[in-house]
This record gives sequence, structure tokens and C-alpha cells, in this order.
Amino acid sequence: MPTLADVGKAAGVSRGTVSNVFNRPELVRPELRQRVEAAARALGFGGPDPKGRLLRDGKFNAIGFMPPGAYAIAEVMRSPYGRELVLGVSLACDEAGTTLSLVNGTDNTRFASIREALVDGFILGHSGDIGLITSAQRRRLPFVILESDAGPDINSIKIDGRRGAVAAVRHLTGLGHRHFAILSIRRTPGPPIVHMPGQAKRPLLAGFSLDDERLDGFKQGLAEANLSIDDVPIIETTPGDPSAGAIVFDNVPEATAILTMSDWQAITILDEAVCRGIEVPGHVSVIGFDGTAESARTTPPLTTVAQDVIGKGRLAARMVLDNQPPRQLVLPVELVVRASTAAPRAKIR
Amino acid sequence: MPTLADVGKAAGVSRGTVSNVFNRPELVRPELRQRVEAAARALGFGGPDPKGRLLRDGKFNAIGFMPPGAYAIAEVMRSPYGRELVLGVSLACDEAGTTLSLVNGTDNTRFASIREALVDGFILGHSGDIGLITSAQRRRLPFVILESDAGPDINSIKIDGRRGAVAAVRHLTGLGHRHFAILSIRRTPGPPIVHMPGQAKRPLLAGFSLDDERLDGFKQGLAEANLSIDDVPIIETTPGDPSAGAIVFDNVPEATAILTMSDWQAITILDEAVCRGIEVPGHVSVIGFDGTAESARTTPPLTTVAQDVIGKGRLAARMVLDNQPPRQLVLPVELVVRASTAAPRAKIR
DNA sequence: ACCATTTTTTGGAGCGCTCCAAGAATTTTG
DNA sequence: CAAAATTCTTGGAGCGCTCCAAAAAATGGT
Repeated sequence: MPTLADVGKAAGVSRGTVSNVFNRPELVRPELRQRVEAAARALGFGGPDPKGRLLRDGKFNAIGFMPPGAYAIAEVMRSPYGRELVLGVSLACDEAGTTLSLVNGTDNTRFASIREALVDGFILGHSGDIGLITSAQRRRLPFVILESDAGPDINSIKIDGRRGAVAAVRHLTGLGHRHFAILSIRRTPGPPIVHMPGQAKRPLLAGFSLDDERLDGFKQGLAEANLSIDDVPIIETTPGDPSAGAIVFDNVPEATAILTMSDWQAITILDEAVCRGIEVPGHVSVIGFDGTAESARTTPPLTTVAQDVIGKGRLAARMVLDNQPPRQLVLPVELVVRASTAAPRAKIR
Repeated sequence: MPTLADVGKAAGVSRGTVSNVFNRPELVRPELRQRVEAAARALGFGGPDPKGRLLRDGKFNAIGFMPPGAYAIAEVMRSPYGRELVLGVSLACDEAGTTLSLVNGTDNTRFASIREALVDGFILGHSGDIGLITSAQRRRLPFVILESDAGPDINSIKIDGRRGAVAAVRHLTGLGHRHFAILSIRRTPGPPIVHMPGQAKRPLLAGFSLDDERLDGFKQGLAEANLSIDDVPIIETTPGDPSAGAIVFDNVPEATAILTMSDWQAITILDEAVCRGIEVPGHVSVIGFDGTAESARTTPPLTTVAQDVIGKGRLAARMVLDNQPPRQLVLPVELVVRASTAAPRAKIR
């Protein structure tokens, strides 16, 4: 690979002049410029190597997005929520002329990824892993963490998940539902976990604030209707697990209403319901979370706890781009009632 | 920002030793190591700055994805096709432990972006702009261009658009359709362009091989049914233009079948049809392109010319990651018949 | 033709790091 | 206990570039 110096030698000029030819051509005499350009062409030199500039200037002109939990970029791109989040981030990046790096973080390489990412700041998908946060702090770059309580010194953005969860339950109990199932999120790879009532270790307050908060909201909503969350089966699946629907229907056939943690999960339920000839909302009501574009297009359209995912992504990007003093934002949610919920009519089957 | 040298000074050791503490801790005596670590902590040094390493090693460990045409990252993320493409790329990146940089390329900054992207290779979304390709070649990095004929020296991957287009038309003429409208892609920002039959400059062979090829396929398919593409109105809209449906219905009310260049466009038509009370496929048949996941979820589900978008993205990433001698791949397409096409029944209105 | 300006070109300094050969310290061996 | 072997630590070199102050060349005015 030829360098500026090589081209300079070939053209009989100095390193600095060649640099000028490429970066501030107006500074160099046209005749000389042409000679240099010819030399560059002859050597197959395609412009100054960004590595050198980088070291000099110290700016990557990029922000990094690190997938939530232990998941990979591809899993983010698969999820409706993840896609909208990335879309929002990319919107802000487009505006700022910044590159968006989707930083890969597999379990063991995650910390290294944070240490080494070629970015000027980053966005951490939610994660209960405190190590990640300290890793990020060490890097001394602006960053923001999503859907995680990380204290007052750290940029964070989250939605009011508790309120959303309460609203979801109120809507359903208001419709007359008394038999629920909750589809929660399993944060580690693996098959679904079924927590039936009465079992010892129920997944409340497991350390992931996103889920905790929503479960707590469900609990509160149920309590308002004199129901106890302890009587409600809770099933945890990884976000896109296609078997979620089957597990729920198999384990909780008596449920007339299913609360989920994401539209994606709700869609899984809908799909399985179609397979089994279970009518939604005839036999069972299903409620999503996030209010992604997909939720409006399902059959039937999903009732869901909507948030502005795109706006959140954009805001997150702006936060790291602007590098202001840390703020903790809590964004509102809104229950969007569509056609996947109705008064209970009949038991399944 | 403290550097290795600063930490070294503070701990009374050399730069090199500090580097070893962070990169090959087993080489340095535990006692010394701890002293260095303490010094690092005291100075708030969070590990060697990647910039330095980068210059030394010369590998970014990242590949860049540059949006097709003149569009921005956000526009890619909005389009069903773009999302699946990026998903495919990210799949390969996950496997390779590589970062995926979504490189921003607005019109004028695009060439600079290619020159400066901090990547080891890149994927160019399709583009008729030959300048981009030479730009990419100058950079001397492995790259692949999508949906573009770029000659034998350049990695390229495309689908067999012509065959797909022919299949789409055959399907519709076989159903008895004689009145078509074509929704094509406008490559420059701006409002839709309507080309009615008999007008001078029709958009055939405009220089963008993706569109050209498909239009050519439509032409061939129509010819097989003794129809001429010169009698078919062609409307060009930017990929996500929501007004596409309205423009088509307003300008070509007699069409019983609408051919599009993407599922996204077809979905636009479907949406507008709902607004106007036009039945699909009762009043008009609509056919998509790409076979994205979305196409299966519309109402009615779309008949579409399917390709393996995710596979294509993955393949593209592998190509630049592997850096083999240039290849030109043409991937197959398959007509997927769903419910958005049927025999013509009645004129609209 | 000469000096004062203005325009061009130059090359040193330094960005932060890792590699590596060589030197220093320590441990082992005879 | 000295010499040999081993383990640690060091600091120069160099990655490719841009900035900048200073030198060189060109230009203009008299």
C-alpha cells in the first residue's frame, strides 16, 4: 500500500504537499497538483489512509450501538422493537452525518468490544449487567443506557413500563378477565421456563429492571382487581422464541387473557392461535408491548402498550452525540386498544 | 486523557510494561502488575486507546454497508427489503465477530464516505453511479456491489430480476389480465413521475440495471401475450413514497393489474386501495417484489417475486470478509402466489 | 533590478500504540 | 559462589497522517 510519502517521492514533492493535494487542493499550484495526481494514479494510491488521520484527529465520527442483553446484532434486526430502535438511532446519525456501528457483543467478547469499539460514544441496549456499565464508564466516552436504572451519573432513557403494565391489566380486568397468563422475557439463551403458581422461585425482581418493572405493574394492576400475581403462571422465553405460543397454550389453557412483554411475543401467540384454531379475541385476548408498526398490521390488530421506539432511539443517539451532563429520561407509554382484546366469551376448546 | 506513557510514569515503569499489563498480563510479575493497575485506576485510564492499536495493526475489524442509491441509512431501515438485507449482513458479521458500520452516504459526502470509512471492506447497495465503484476500487479494499452489473473484476451479487419480472407478468396474463400499470422506482429524490403511453421519454434503460432489467422482463412477458409495454403507464416513485398508491389509481383507473418493484410499493398500493374501497384482488391485482416477511402478513397476503434477501446479505458480507478473487453471482427468484392476484372481475368503480 | 508582499512548499513534531531486540534482574545449576 | 539459564522490563522504531511555523518561490510595485 503506497503512502503519502511514497507518492511524494514519486512526484518529487514532500509528504505535506501530497496531503494538501488531497485535502486542500486549492492550496497547491494546479500544475504541481496534476503532477502529484498523476503520480498517485500511477502508484494506485487512492487517497490518504484514514488510519493516519484518525490517530491525528482522534475522532471516529461514529457511534456504536450495542445490542441489549446477551443478544447479537442479528437478533436486534429480527425484532420489531430492535428494528425501530435502530431506525431511530440511524435517523439521528443521518442528521449528524455520523456512522452507526452495530457493535457485536457476544457474552465473553462484550467487554472487549466496549473497550475497543471504534466509536466516539455508544448506546447500550438495556442490560442488568453492571459490569457493562463500568466497562463503558472506563472508556470515558459519552454513552447512554436504555431501559435500565443506572443512577444519576449516567445517561439513561426508559419508558414508564410500570404504568404501561398497569394500564394493560386494567384494560383487561375492565373487560371482565380473571384468568391470566404472563409471557415474560428470558434473558439467557435457552428453552422457555414455566413458572406455575405456588412454585418457589418466581421471576419477580430478577435484577433486570425492564422485566421487573413491568411484572410489578402487572402485579399492581391485578391487585386493583383483587387478583394476585402469585396465582398467574409466568412463562419466560427468549425474545423471538417461536415456541412461546405453544408453551403458553399448553401450560395455561384456562387463561382468557395473555399479557406479553413485546409485540413480537404477542405476534407469536397470534400465530400459534391460528394454528390451533383458537380465536383472538374470541377465546383469548392478547396484549402486546411497544406499539411497533407490526402491531397494527397483525390479524387481528394488536392491543398494545405503545411507546415511541423510533423517538427513543433518536433521542439516545442525540444524547451521546451532544455529550451534555447526564440525564435520566422516562418516556410515556400509551395503551393503544385495537382488536386483539375483548370481553372473555368462552373457555378455550 | 491519560496514555500508556502517563500510567507508566505514575507507576514507575515503562510504556511497554503498561501495555503488557493490559494485553498480556501473564508476562508481567503479579506485584508489578498490581502497581500498574492501581496507577491506571488512579489516573482513570481505562485501557489502551484503540486508535493507537489501530494504526499499528491496521485492521478495523469492521465492514461497511453503504445504502443503495442516494438514500440514507434510515431509509434502508424503513424498507422491508433493506431491513432483511442488513439482517443478512449482520448475521455474517455476528459469525465473524465483526462490527457492521452503516456508513452514511448523502449525495455529496458519499465519495468522501467511501474514502474515509473506518472499515476493512464494504458492501455497496446497488447504484448506477459508476463513480462510486471507482471510488471503491481506489480504496483498494474488498467490496461487493449489489444488484448492479459491474464487470468481471468486481464482486457483485444480483438476483435474476428479468426472469422474475417475466414470471410476474405471465402469472397475470395467464389469469386474463390485459390492462396493466407499472410502479417503478425513482432514483432521485422528488415527487412521483408519471409516464403515460405515447409520451416521449419513457424510463426504459435509464442506466440503473435493477430497474432496467425488471422493466425489460415486464416488456418480454407482455410481448408473450401480444401486449406492448409501450401501452402501459409507468409511474416512478421513490421507494417509500406513500403517495404511490394514489398516483397509480388516479392516473391508471383502467388497470386491473399493478406490477411493482418491491413489496414496500405493493403495500402502499394495498393501503391506498383500502382507503378507496378498491378490492384486492377483486377490482385490481397487485404483485410485489422481493418476498420479504412483510409480504406474507399483508391483507390480502401478497403475490410476489421472492428472493432470499437475508441470504443475499449474508453472502455479500462473506464475500468481503473472505476476500477471494472477484465473482459475479446471480441468485434465483421464485414467484410466490398468494392472495393479492386473481382473474380480473370488474373495472374499478 | 531590487525589495516588500503574497503565494507555495517543506519537513519536524506528534497523535498512542505494539512489537521486538536487547538489557536487567532473578533463579537455577554445577 | 560464579556461571548459565530463565524470566522481566525497557525504550527505540515505526504505523500514516495532519498541522504548523518557517523557508522558498513567485509576484508586484517602484
